[in-house]
Amino acid sequence: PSGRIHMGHVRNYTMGDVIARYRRMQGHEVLHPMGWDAFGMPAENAAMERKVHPGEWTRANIDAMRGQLKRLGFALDWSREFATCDPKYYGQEQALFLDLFEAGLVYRKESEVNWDPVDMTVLANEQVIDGKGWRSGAPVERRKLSQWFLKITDFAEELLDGLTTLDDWPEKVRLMQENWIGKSRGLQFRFELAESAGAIRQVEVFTTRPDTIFGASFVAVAPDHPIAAAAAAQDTKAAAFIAECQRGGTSLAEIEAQEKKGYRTSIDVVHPLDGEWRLPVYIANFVLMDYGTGAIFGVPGHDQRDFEFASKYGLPIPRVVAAGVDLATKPIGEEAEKAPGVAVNSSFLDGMTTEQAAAEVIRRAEQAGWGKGTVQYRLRDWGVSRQRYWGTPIPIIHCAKCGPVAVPRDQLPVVLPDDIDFENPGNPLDRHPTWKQLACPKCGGAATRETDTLDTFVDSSWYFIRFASQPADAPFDRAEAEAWLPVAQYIGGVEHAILHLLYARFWTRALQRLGKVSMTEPFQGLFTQGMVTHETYRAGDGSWLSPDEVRRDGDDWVHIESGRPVTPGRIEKMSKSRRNTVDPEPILAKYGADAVRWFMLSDSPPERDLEWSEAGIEGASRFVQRVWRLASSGEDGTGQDAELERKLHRAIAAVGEAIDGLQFNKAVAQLYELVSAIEKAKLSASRAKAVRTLILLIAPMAPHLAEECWALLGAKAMIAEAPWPAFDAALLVDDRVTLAVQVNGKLRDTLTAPRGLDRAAAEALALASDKVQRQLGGAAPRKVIVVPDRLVNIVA
RNA sequence: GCGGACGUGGCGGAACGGUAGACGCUGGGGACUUAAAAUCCUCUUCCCGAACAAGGGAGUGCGGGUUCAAAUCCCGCCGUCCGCACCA
Repeated sequence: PSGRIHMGHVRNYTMGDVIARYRRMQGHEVLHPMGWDAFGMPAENAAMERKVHPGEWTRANIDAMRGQLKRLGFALDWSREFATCDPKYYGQEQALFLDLFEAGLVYRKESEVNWDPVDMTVLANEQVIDGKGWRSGAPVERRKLSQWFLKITDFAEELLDGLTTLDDWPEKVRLMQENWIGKSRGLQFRFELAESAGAIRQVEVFTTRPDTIFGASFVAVAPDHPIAAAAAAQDTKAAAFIAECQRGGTSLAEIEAQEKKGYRTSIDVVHPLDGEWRLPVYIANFVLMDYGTGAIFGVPGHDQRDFEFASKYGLPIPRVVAAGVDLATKPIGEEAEKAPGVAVNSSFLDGMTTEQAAAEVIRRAEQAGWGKGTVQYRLRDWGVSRQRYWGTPIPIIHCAKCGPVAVPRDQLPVVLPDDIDFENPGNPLDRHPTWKQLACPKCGGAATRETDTLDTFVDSSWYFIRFASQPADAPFDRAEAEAWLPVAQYIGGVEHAILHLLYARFWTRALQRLGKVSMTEPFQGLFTQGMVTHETYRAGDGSWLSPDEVRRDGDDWVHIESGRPVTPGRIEKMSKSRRNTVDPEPILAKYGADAVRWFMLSDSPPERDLEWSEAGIEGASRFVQRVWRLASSGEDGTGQDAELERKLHRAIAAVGEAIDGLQFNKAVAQLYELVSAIEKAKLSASRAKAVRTLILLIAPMAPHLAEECWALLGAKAMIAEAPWPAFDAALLVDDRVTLAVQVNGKLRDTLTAPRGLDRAAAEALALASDKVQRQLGGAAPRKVIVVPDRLVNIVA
């Protein structure tokens, strides 16, 4: 709850509202809820800037936004509204967290974070700008903190498999999740150290290319690998290298930008397939401790990163894969050759394909016991600790004697203290004089509360269950929740494709594993809507100008106030930084909710971006007026208008089909056509019926207009309660059809013919056309293709 | 680098392999009006046809292919956008 809705909200919720209202008219039971993802940093930042309590700020925003949503006429079940910052919600979340904790799905681990030494807080990667804290400007440090993790990796395979069941999800999102989980198969194996380093005798590595094992020319370990520590213990230069690697932020972009560097330790390892063969061990800044085993063996000939490393440090670059055995002696050129081929220079593997060789190496490794075929995932466990005040307190107590202890259930919720200050840097919970002090529930000794709060993604990982069922004394009632769930249709931006949607899927599966729910997937249908965009404008000095500060002057744009020229820029997502936002509030005041809703649904397909335009909203407003004029004219008539009735029934069918497929822009186009047809039709009973039906058809999209017209037309009940109109399939077809007549596939004529004309008759009719005869020039056609009631193609 | 999507008039976009450009916006012309706004009618892919019309040609990023018929299917390019990225 930022305080004001933006056009993206309007578009998102308008789509959902159309579906909710449409399904309801069709007789479905519909649950269409709304609530507030209310914890998080914006509230804390506001608290620091404006000296208000985050809760106060949040509740005021919620009130303002609720009012705006109501003005838009969304058919929401406000009786189920809640905010995640309410202890009634986060207390139940704490209960679920403890369920996971007790099931062994939560653990504590040292982990590196971006630490702002001035604000004394952890920064998200996005808050580290050029290696400096976004608020303090201080150089960011990497710091190890003990943090809570959820074992999402336990579910990696399930989460991957489950994607195949999500038929009503965009392919793109499933792919993104698949890549994020990042499954790869390979060989995990050990190198024996030539001489043990401290207590360490082996180094474990993982590879997806076991077939290249004879191409190894070095082994590299992460700077935080135990071997690196062992080397550093006896070698100050190694220690210095490790320290250098650990300076700077942890953000991926920063790591990416770093030069690949290595340090040659005094350690060597023995090749598992040749006891005489020694490989040097490096500490390398590009090896990641938390992927695979934190150590690799380098094959420079067939991996580009290894190639660069080997080139830099003068290591051999042997060829062990070639397009053919006869190319075995050809040296590796300017870059590594990644493509599969045939194993060469590889002892017993020579001549095998990449695939065969890999299988053979795994077989031998398993047989001899120095390695085994394994699967690795890119997915990491989910770190949920945040050193922040405005979040769900993690319901754990730290006792020197008993370790981390769950808060007893009867002491939930662990409520955030209100008397906090943001005057000083750091986490106010941690600084609070009394909040964290308490007795250990196990031993009664002095203990302290966990002062970290949960990532707000935890709050959004189960809210849909709480919408379906919200008892006072439990997170949810299973039967009640399952009556509604899984969510039939979820609508959101593609920015949630990975994190939120993956976390919610994980949370649901975790609850299922604990026997709390039977569903495996939370969201059956997913739709990712496009953004609302607007042109951007810049003044001569490069500063951004908002749309209401500029005006069009012929082909140019000028700054209204100064009259100076303005450069229009790209059409981009509405954002405060580009100043190209359009506030829905004044638009609503000027045009009304229905025009805004109508515009949101018109023109652009919902999955694509929608460019906000004054002309567009004007057009939508005109449509609202047109419908109103039709309904309020008081015109009535007698007699049938068969043609209008056919059009009407076709429109009913087409609008329904379009909404079913979430193709709102097509539904809108159909309704425009219907309105035009009604306007042009002479007065008749059919026309009066068509107006009534039109109102029903627009009701999900323009509910205020529809209700008003409905009442005007004499209805006693609300149109929201009326049934969706049915269509007569017999009226969908005309008894006369237009036949396209082609010669050699090119359109030459169109003919009107009775429906159901047989092939011979259609052919004869087509051949009788002057235009066809002119094209044929007297020659007989070689072939004639007839598609009944559609077209005749004459091949000359 | 890897993965994906998209490319159609002045613009947003329609089009079960079968009449490309529905519908909307913009723009032109006209009606109504003293005038304007609103509204209504009408035209609006490009080129040739001096103008009207008949008529003809080209055309869905580019180049090929399959087919009686391709915006749509296949192959190869080009461009734009998005996601991921030292993942071993």
